[in-house]
Amino acid sequence: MAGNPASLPEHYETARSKAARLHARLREEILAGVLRPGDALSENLLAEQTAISRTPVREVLHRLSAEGLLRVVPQIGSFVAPINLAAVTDSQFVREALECQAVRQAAAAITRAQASRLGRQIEAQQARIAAGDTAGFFALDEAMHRMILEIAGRATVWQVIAGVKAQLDRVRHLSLQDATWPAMLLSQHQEIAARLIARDAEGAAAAMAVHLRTVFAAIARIAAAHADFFETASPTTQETR
Amino acid sequence: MAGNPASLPEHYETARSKAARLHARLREEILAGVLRPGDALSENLLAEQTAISRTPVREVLHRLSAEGLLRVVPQIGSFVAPINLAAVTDSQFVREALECQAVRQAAAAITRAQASRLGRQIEAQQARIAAGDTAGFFALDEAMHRMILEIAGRATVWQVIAGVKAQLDRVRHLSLQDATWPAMLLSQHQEIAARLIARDAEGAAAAMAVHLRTVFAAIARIAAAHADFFETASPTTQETR
DNA sequence: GGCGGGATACTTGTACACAAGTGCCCAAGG
DNA sequence: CCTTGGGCACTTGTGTACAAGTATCCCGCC
Repeated sequence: MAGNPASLPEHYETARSKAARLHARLREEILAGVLRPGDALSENLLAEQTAISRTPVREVLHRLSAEGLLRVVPQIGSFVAPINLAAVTDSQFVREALECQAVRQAAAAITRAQASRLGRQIEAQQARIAAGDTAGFFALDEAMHRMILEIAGRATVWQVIAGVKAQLDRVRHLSLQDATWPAMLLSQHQEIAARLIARDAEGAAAAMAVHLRTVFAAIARIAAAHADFFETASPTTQETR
Repeated sequence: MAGNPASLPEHYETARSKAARLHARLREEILAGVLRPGDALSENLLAEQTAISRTPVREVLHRLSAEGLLRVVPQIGSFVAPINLAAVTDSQFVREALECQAVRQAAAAITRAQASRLGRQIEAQQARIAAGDTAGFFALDEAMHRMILEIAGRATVWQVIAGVKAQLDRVRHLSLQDATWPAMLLSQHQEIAARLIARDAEGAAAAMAVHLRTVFAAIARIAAAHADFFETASPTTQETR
């Protein structure tokens, strides 16, 4: 389906999907730190590289700008946004408030079928850790948090969380070295799931808070170690206009 | 060359600011119900009316689309988005979770100066109601909620709330008839402020929950009365514009 | 050698022409 | 009268040329 050998008369794959791929790629690279804060992106250059015209490229860059990952300065250029520590802290606040409340409602609403699905989800996480598949574990991590929202009947709220989560993920990607980290997260996930299945709303919320704050503490630690990645809103003569 | 025979200096800044004004106007009209769900907007027509070209107009429409107020259908047209009741409910959830948590933190952090500012804010609301200035009251309403976030040290979280609030405001604007409504909201605001100033975190959170749920109950009532404004999840349609 | 000013090579912003696709409308034929 | 097919007018999407602005670098001047 996707892999047309390029010689077919049907027009190429709709320039629009190319733009979507470009957006996904840039977002990924910014989150992963391949593109570092301050790096410049040129509309012309990207258009040339992707073989699409400036117009769709512009829309991609503006969208990234709206997501807080890019700064478009009118007649100067487009630059990967610095990581704003205040934005990271506020993202953490939003995530915690939303997910704790969601897990409370989930505890009240969870069905037997959902409980067993959640159990299997935890087992899958365990398997990924055993296999040393860190990336796979983090994918399941995100899936579990989404599942809790779904159980609470608030699936679409994930869009809001995803929006603020980008800032958190940028920091998280700065360090994936610690091999014991996923195991600790898993044990916290198990605690959340156990409280949830026991329909212990406040216990589940407390466990979620502990979980998210653990993640945030790590972020703060990372921030200190990678100060150059962060925006200094500090008193020094930083003329950010 | 052939494009602009008279390169008049009249160009000014108008291009960009005109687009900003267009965005504000359309947003306002959609929220206020002047533009009703399903109404079509044409890029060409808007460009002609505003005397700017399609490119900035396009960006405005896409931005409105990202805000969930417009639907751009590729080769068909752009239409004012229907009010999705699920989206409204989820917006309510987000607001309640964020503002209740914020008011908890605010209760722990409020200073004497902030407490007196809050008291004056309440008095201002009272004055607007006494003057029969409903619009002014709602402006102060929003300002008070923002002030609580500020006291909690989470001022930038307002951006998230503002994003979801649009859906709620669309419904709220459907009915402003009930003259006793602002007075009830004021009394709830007074309760929140009292608990806040007393540093009663849980009491403040509970009062905030009561407040927001009162608003939401009204929204549900309005929804039933204006079913034609809402999106019907049913497959059959509609049309007849 | 130090300094200042202007050409220049970029950047994003804007305008416009054209491409691709959809739905309506009307006319022709059964 | 009903059905059906094609023309047409309209939509948004895309490509491209040009406008406006900024930073840099080099050359002339002091």
